[in-house]
Amino acid sequence: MSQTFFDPSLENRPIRDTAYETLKHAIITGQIPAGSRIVETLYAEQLHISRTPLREALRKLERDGLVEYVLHRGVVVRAFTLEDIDEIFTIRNAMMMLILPSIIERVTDEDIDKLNAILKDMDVAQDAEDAEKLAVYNRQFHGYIEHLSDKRRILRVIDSQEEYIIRFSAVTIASIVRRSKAHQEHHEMVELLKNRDLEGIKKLMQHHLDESKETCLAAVKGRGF
Amino acid sequence: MSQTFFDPSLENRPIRDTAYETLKHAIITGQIPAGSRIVETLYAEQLHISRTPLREALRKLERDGLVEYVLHRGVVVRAFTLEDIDEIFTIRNAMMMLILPSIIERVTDEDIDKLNAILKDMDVAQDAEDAEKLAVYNRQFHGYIEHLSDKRRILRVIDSQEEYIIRFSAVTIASIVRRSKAHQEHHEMVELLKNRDLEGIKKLMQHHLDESKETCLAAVKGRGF
DNA sequence: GCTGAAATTTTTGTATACAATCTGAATACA
DNA sequence: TGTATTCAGATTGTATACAAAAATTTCAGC
Repeated sequence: MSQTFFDPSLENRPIRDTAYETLKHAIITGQIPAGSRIVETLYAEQLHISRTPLREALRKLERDGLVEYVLHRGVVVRAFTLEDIDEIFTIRNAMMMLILPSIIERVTDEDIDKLNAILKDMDVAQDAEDAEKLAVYNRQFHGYIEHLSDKRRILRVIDSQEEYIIRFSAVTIASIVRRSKAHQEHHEMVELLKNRDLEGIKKLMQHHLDESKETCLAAVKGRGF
Repeated sequence: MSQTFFDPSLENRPIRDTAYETLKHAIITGQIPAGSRIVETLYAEQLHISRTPLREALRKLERDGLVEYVLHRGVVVRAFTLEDIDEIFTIRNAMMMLILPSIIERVTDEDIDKLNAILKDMDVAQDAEDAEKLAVYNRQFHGYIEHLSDKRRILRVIDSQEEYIIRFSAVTIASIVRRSKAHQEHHEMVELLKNRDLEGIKKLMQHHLDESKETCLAAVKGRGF
């Protein structure tokens, strides 16, 4: 966090937004651990901005549920329990099931090509057992599929939950490589999308997401998150 | 809006929070219509506060999705399309189905009594065809049931969607009274809760929520919202 | 009267100043 | 020693001042 410098003057948008994203990233990646108190003057100095835009960024984080506000004590980074993680996946997975019809309806052949390209990258990462890269491609793959849907509000909910999921990816990363069955399922998904097989993809996606939820929960439980 | 006065000094919490709630209420009830531009100096003056807390309130509304921010142009109250309304109900209804098991698990006999009390009020309102009151009790009834669940994050999603639903209640209020079948269903719901009949309430709730969604969509479509 | 550039006004973006409140340590007292 | 109490420092809450950008108006030139 303290080493993360950014030059607000280079960006053509409010400092509060860059501050918001910087803080959000730092919280999600755990650079600012849960329970930390965010003292305004301290962070404003570190980010080389005044308290005003920082405070506006904090208000946004507050509504995101990433930090908690206490009267006259400022904001504190919120902690996650196993129940939280369970609910986050439950919400994400249910929302995903809701948009599958619109995805099948809107997917084009170009989209299939793009997905196959991502799959190729994933193949390499899987063979190399490069968990870090695989996690990135995994998000890219699922993100691409999700955003084939035109359900803006549902996507908004999915995206907001996925922000949290990224928080645990550091813990689950190792498990992902081991679960090579998941990798196989990604290939099957693209095949089902290509055939516009709604029932098939419903069944596979449900299973795939349930497994990823269990994998994460097990990993978090094991490591004592 | 302009007549809504509040004395910040009487409250023991930040002005920004009262401002946030005042604005939120005004937007939800349509006092500030969709498309309106919220000019900071104007609203700050009307609320008798400075721009600083007002801006923090706007950042919260931004994350709520109630207003939209445009670079150097400030915030504009967002409009709702039929697709938006469809998605809002879809999300709410799906989340509701997810928490039914925990509701059945946690409901006590005292809760049943409380729900029956609300039902009695609803009976009166229904007979008097008092749509306004019925809408209030309806929210109270469903709100009580929902919050029997201990799934905090899912409830958070439900609550956020229901804030939007209130926006359309002015349009749908008339239809509610007419749909006296819904009133009957509320009574059945309490009976099923009393018997801890999960499958029964799943089926009824699904039907009930689907109907209310269709009722709202039809009303909004008819009136050209 | 129309066009377009410059000036003015409006409005947002950010920084700073000051007030209110809380925290914690030092001190007084039982 | 233990417990209030008070006071200083730290931190948040709000207001104001100023900078930057956009919108609007004015007015010269045609």
